Amino acid sequence: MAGPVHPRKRPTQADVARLAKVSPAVVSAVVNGRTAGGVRVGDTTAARVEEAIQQLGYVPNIAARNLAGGRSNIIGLFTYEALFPMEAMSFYHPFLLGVEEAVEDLDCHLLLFTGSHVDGRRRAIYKNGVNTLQLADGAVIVGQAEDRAELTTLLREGFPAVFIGRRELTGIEASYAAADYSTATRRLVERISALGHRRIARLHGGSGHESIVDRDTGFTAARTLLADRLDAADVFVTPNAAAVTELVPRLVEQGYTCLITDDCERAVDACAAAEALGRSVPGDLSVAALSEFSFTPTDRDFTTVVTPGRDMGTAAIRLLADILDNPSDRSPRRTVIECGIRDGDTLAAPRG
Amino acid sequence: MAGPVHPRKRPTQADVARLAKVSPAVVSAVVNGRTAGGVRVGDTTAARVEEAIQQLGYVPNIAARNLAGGRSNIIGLFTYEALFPMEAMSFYHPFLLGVEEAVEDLDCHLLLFTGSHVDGRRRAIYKNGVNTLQLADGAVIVGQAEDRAELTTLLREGFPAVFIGRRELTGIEASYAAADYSTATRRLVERISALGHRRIARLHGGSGHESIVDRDTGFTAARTLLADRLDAADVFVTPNAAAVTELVPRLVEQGYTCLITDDCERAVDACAAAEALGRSVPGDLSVAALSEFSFTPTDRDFTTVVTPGRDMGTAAIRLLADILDNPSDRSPRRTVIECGIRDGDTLAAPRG
DNA sequence: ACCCTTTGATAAAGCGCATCATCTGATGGC
DNA sequence: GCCATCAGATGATGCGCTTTATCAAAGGGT
Repeated sequence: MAGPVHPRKRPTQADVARLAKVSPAVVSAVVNGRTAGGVRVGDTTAARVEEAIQQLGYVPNIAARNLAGGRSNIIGLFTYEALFPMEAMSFYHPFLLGVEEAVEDLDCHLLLFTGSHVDGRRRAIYKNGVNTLQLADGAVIVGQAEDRAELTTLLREGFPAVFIGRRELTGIEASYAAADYSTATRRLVERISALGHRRIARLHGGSGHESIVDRDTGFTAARTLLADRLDAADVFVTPNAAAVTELVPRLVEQGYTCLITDDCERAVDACAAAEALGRSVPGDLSVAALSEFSFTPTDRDFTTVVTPGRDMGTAAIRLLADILDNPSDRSPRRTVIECGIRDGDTLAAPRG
Repeated sequence: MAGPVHPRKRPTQADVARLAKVSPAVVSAVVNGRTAGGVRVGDTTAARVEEAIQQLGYVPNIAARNLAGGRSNIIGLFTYEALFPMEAMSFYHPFLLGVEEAVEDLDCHLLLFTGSHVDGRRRAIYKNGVNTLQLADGAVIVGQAEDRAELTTLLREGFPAVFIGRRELTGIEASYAAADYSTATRRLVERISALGHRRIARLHGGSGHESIVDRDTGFTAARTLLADRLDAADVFVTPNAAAVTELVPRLVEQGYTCLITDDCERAVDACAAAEALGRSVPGDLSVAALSEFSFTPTDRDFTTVVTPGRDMGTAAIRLLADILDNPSDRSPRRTVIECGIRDGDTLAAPRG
């Protein structure tokens, strides 16, 4: 019953063919669903081949299969940073959840590109000018820190890649599964306005990333739409905690009743600054964040925009699958997914 | 400056060779650091080749390289359950952290085997009797729910695999990176004894898993070592919350002052049962757990044995790397790693 | 001058697979 | 009963690379 112990070498198609007394082409056809490659196989022969495969424990060699032009059923996931450190996980986890799910549905495996360092500790797609992602049929790319030039090259090459999050690269149209931060931001501002706030300040981290630009768009749209119900809806650039700490007192003095930050980190800073002035949140000042993300655990339950991470993950894989199934269609695949808004306890009607 | 968009076909080594007027072997040598593969290349020729590579934007094809070379530099990670659901993450995360780190050091990639379902939703290594893990050079296997028969077959086959956690399979010696639960358990009991406890009860979940057997060993060792300082150190089987709830009152009545559970889940149950009797933890009764793991977040800060998950992960990968580098050595590789003990607030000296 | 070593380079043999062009019988239409 | 058809199978070819065996030419010692 026990097969050979420690086979020196993995069995090949040829071995199977020999055992089943058929040609290698037949084995190939059986493995890839019969009739593949224009070769037909009868039921009895197929059974005999399956049997031989069973007996030898044959498994197709990915490299060979790839080389010969077939697919490997491996989908890659690339991130410029390590995936599993605690701080990273809090960001990546929802995406991973969705990706794993979708990849599982496709009956594919997931390849994490961990060993793609170029010299220092930084990951890179191209190593010695070699596109390491080629190991997979295609790849999903997620994360914030990134090398745009490299990504542009990747797409130029025609490599099947889908981003999680919107990306605009110069000279080439990228495929992505993105969150609709624009609409979410607008809705959040509308909600704030509906509560009675007339002076709103947006504390902008200063990033030019697409996900932030989308929020900018939404904020601007809201300001236009609500022009007659708002006395002020201004944007202030606060790249760090210090900037927030310094700015908040002035805003309070100028009568702003609600602050909107990019993320919970800055929201925490804003609350701290407010409380340092003896103002309570949300009693005297409301605070909301345009992202639920936070590197460090926060004690407050902020009202935030919620990124549909899991859905973005599954959507990205689906887009990638579509690209792989229809390689002749070179057009970019895009999905934009609605965001939620989580009602925390940092948003209330303004005093008086 | 912009390269060709969507090149129909990527340039090959042969193309470069033609342009540089050298043989393909020389190109290969230049790409892999000269003198690779026993082929030497002069400085001027090398320069000419580099130039041609640049000009064509040549990038080696990994599939072909792997096919020719043998190893794929892909290390597999297999789990019988999905990796990223919230509950699973709390268990897998530390291991993943270590694995990613070590794989990164090896300059390998990590392949997550997700699409290996046999019929229902359950994952399996063998699909149609075929070992799907062979896509990778070797694999690390982690998790609790498992198919021992399948694992035995896997090792019999000689597939390079390392377990995270001790495994004893019939008829074959497995490689693993394990935690030293035995010593940790003994130390925990010693600490409890040192606090003055003389009647200790171990609430045993009834599992026969190696990790639990190791704890059994440690508990027994402690009982022997501390025979004269202990009036009782007994084991009670409590497979579920109900069993705990029912048992605890009797134990309290019989004068046990410290309960040791397998995990935090049961520890929570024990606390609840004690408090239902009007006893406080740790005032009237001490509680400790032999694993920090808990599916659900606990409010108490239990004193527990801490599994060195990250270290086990890196150790497992190192062992695997050793197997891959020395395939002729068929002996099992094993690493046993010391556990920590986390001091929570559920353990105190017994009253009076 | 001779042989031996070293340097620089080449041609060719696979690696394991998918696929294309053929080939062989059996079937079927009429 | 004969040719067209097609299911079923084969062999060869090539994907792009690494590596081995081989070889030409250039020193270098005696």
